[in-house]
Amino acid sequence: MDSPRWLDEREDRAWRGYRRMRRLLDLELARQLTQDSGLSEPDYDVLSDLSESPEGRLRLRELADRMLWSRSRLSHHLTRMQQRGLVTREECADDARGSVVVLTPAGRQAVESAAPGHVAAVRQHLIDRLTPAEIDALGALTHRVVDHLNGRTPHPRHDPEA
Amino acid sequence: MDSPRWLDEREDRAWRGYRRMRRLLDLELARQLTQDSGLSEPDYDVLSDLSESPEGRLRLRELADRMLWSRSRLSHHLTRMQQRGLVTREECADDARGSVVVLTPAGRQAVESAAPGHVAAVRQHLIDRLTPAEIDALGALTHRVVDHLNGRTPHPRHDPEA
DNA sequence: GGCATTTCGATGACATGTCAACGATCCGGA
DNA sequence: TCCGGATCGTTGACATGTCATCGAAATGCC
Repeated sequence: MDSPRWLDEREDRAWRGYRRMRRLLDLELARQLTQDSGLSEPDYDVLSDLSESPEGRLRLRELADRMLWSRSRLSHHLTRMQQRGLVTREECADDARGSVVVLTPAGRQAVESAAPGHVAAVRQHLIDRLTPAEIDALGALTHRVVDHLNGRTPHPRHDPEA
Repeated sequence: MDSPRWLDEREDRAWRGYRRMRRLLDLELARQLTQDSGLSEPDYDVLSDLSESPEGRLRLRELADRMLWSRSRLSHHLTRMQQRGLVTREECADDARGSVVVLTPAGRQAVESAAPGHVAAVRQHLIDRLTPAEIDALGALTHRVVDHLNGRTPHPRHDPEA
């Protein structure tokens, strides 16, 4: 950290824009989601990941890794979602420690009815504001950054075991 | 929401990449910050905004608006930061309801010593992974989305008054 | 097989963020 | 001037996220 290379004008513009977009987009998407479906963004993400996997079932560990959540966070969150009837837990056949998270019919119903509005909002506020070239650029750039970060932080969780 | 236009392959790639980058970058930047300076990202943002304003002072309201935080959140957070000696509150001269948030010397010291490492991390994990063209594209695209969202959500806070 | 180590998921204590109030003050119009 | 409504910041209750720890079970090594 000898001579700290600050951000030049263009870099700063990109960095500030990114952070502001992030925040505004979050607020708006969360607002739309809860208003139209009663789900929070974390709820939606959990249900969405589950619904994309065969039979709507996933090991807790697997789900946590995909979402980049700590197991602790996911466990707490599932407890709450379970109380609302969106998911259930089952014992894992091949690993007696494990538990399998299962999407309930109500849970599937909830994502499926929330999805169109959510996608529409993503479109309206992000995708449709971008040119095709920008969409490709965003895809390329984010994946490159993700690859870079994945390399250096094997499992960016908070559990000491990682 | 008649026929929900799903995201095509390229749009989906951009959207997923964005969300994943967001999460990984957050984890890494937060990790670096707290490890090297004992500040959380929210702490850093508060201090950073304060340090950029004249005399390190801002009306609470003004600071909340700039950060896109609710006043409630900011008030709670300031209470905690105040206990750590990073900021203080002063009464506002021209508005007896108001309070002015003031950066303490310790607070300024904290940001200033945290800043080089933080900027270096932003560089290492984001900026330096991007081509100059991508930096400009990111700046352009984010600001366009921000303008769009600003238009439709005057003050995206949670206070009913907005 | 026996034993240390690692992994899995849950839990409780605590930090942080949200939401709905509230009292105080300011503002604008009759 | 006086009054109704808006704004300011705080507060308490509650929702959510983090962190350290735990018991149980799996894994690897001898």
